[in-house]
Amino acid sequence: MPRIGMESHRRKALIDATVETIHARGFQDATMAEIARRAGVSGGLAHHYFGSKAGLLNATMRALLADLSRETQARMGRSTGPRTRISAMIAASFAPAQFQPALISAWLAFYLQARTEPETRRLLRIYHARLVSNLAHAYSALDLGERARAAAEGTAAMIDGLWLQHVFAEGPPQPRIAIRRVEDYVDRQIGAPQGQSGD
Amino acid sequence: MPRIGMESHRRKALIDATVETIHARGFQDATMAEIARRAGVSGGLAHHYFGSKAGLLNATMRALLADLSRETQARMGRSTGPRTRISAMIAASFAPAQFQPALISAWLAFYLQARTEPETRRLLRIYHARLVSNLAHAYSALDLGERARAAAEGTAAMIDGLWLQHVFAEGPPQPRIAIRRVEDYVDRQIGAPQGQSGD
Amino acid sequence: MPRIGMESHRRKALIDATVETIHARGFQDATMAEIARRAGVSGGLAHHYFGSKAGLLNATMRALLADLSRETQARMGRSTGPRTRISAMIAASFAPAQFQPALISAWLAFYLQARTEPETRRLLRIYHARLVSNLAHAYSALDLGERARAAAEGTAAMIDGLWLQHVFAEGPPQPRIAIRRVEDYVDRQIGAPQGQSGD
Amino acid sequence: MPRIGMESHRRKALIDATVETIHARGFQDATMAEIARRAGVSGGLAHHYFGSKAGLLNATMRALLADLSRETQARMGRSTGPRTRISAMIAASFAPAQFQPALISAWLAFYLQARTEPETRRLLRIYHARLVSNLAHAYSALDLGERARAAAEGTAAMIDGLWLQHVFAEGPPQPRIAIRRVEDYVDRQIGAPQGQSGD
DNA sequence: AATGAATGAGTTTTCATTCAT
DNA sequence: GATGAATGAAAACTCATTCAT
Repeated sequence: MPRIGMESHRRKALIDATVETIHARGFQDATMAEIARRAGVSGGLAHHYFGSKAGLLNATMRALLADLSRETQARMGRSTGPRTRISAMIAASFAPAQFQPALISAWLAFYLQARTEPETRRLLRIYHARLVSNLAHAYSALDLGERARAAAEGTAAMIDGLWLQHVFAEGPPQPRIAIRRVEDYVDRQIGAPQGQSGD
Repeated sequence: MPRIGMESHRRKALIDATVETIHARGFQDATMAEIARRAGVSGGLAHHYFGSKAGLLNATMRALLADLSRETQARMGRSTGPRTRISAMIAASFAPAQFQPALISAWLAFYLQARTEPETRRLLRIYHARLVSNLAHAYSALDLGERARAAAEGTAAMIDGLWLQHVFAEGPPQPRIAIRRVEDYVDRQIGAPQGQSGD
Repeated sequence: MPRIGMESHRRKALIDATVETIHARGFQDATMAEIARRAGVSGGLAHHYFGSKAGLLNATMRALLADLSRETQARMGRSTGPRTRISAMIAASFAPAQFQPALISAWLAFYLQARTEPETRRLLRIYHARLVSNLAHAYSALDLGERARAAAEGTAAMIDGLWLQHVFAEGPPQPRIAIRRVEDYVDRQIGAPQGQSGD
Repeated sequence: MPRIGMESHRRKALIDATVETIHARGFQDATMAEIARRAGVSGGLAHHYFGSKAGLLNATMRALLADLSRETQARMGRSTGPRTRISAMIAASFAPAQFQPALISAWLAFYLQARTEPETRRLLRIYHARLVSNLAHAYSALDLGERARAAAEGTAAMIDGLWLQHVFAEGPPQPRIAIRRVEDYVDRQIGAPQGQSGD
């Protein structure tokens, strides 16, 4: 039953349902019908809004990127120096809103899709390049000189790797441990004394 | 025209074709028909050998794991001490036979599948646990004490993260750079002087 | 914002848009949404006015028939004898207002629909019967006797055939040539000397 | 149940079923499912053979054109002079195998489709051009001089028009009457005495 | 009166799987 | 053992129609 002003609400519901469905059923079995059902709308509406399944998946990935960027920007804005900026970027990646099973599934699906869909690749590449660039700037400000870029790429790899491991981790995500691992990496890169580094 | 001894040859061809197809068309669009076509056999034969698409995918993942395990065992067998054993494990992950675009696609696909298919998850988890365990043993032998396990997990994360980044890397894989990144991580964990660490 | 007197204006716009859309997109792909868009009204309004798509198509065909009848009546009213009445009927069929690409498409679509929709068939049959009857009367007045009806049907066939050929004619319709062909036919039926009959 | 060597048989069955279905249900409602059902095959097979609905419709039109060409060639081959060649072409158009309600529906559908599908238009245009060309040659041989082409186009229009009228004719097609009408046209073009020309 | 959001039935299309050969 | 023709269930997608606003 049509109500006006619902469009953005429905769009968001469909995008959320897409993430949920990928998580619950797997990327292969995430059908439009199931996504629509979870969003509480008809199957036709998803097409009406997003044109096709590919369109919905694309919009979902953009939403994921936007959420993560927002989280990162917010935390970077509150940081006071290069070292805390690095921590802000790390913390954003493992923030409770980001580091969740359903999102891990969805991110992974989009990484996979990036191999064959140029637009998906482009968007992920841009995000990754920006993250590395921000990290490299911070490392430069911490006097890593020409090693700054290598440290930035290593940090990004560490973040990605810890995400990936949660694909088959048992139990809920452990952001504390993940953050500790990356912070340890950073400390060693900049020659700072490490905190407690066991688990 | 059936020939004796063709079965294992065809099985291998189908498994290779599965990896190629996932890479070329994406996991979603890797159909049995396309896989069979690439393997040069009929669609029916794939079912005859593997029972179902799931069976073929499963066999493919097992083959991937077996190849990587074999590579790792071979290199570890030639190593002479804990530090070189760590390097052997790293080198195996980025060996030319392993670190290839098509394999990256396939691994990623199986990681994704692991979220919803228990058997896939079980196999990946076993492999990962063994890698971390091997790394932890080596770190223990290098006197990292209770930090050994954290270092081992960090090393594994670093390897995974660098694999993952090649999803949207431009150009062919750069195993040299990836290995250097992980070796740098190891050196800093064990307090050894680093090699040249820029790119 | 509803205005008095808009209804007939909108109805006409929708009927015109129906013809345009059939021409531009084909009968199969002439959707209500597209028709409404071209008419500059909402999709709902088309239903409000015409009840259903079938209703709109029906109204469109009736409008086409009415236009052609009006054109024919007007020209027949100005004619002064049986021979000029025949020419009036021919000229009406190829009048600039009738003999246009979009109308050719629409007529053809309705002929096709006539095969399965009785009401459409009924209306077309009535029009055709009246045309043949009028032609036959004129031929009788020209002393064709029992051949009058055959000549009338031949004339109608000639008109229809020349319309049909414009389906795949290149360039804009050529009413002059079409008229000359039919007039030549008439002249030969009544035994009159022919005009210049090449192109 | 698969049997080898059935492909051409099934293809023909599907093409025949397409014509039947267009006739019985109308072009709009000729669904793949219905066509397949009439052909006695599964819905998937039609796609397997023809790729898409458009592909099947295209193949059907080509088959219609091929049948008509074959009929025309056969009759022209048996003709003994220009006048009988013209009669052969006319007779072919109204041969019992061609001039049937279901075929009339299908031809009409393809004429309509020609307006928006270039390939369909191309094929119909070629056929029409060849018919007119053949007729013009015969008229030239009958000494019509520069009027030959006009007579040829008129003859083709007459044939098309008589086909079209059978869209809403009551009862079965009357090839005898149609042929008589066109023959009368031809006789008058070449100045021959007419046969009995009433109905 | 008029809109356009929303529906859902119906359509094309895909594809793993089966099975006669 | 091996093929590939054939199936049919399930998917994406379309679109006439409805209805709250």
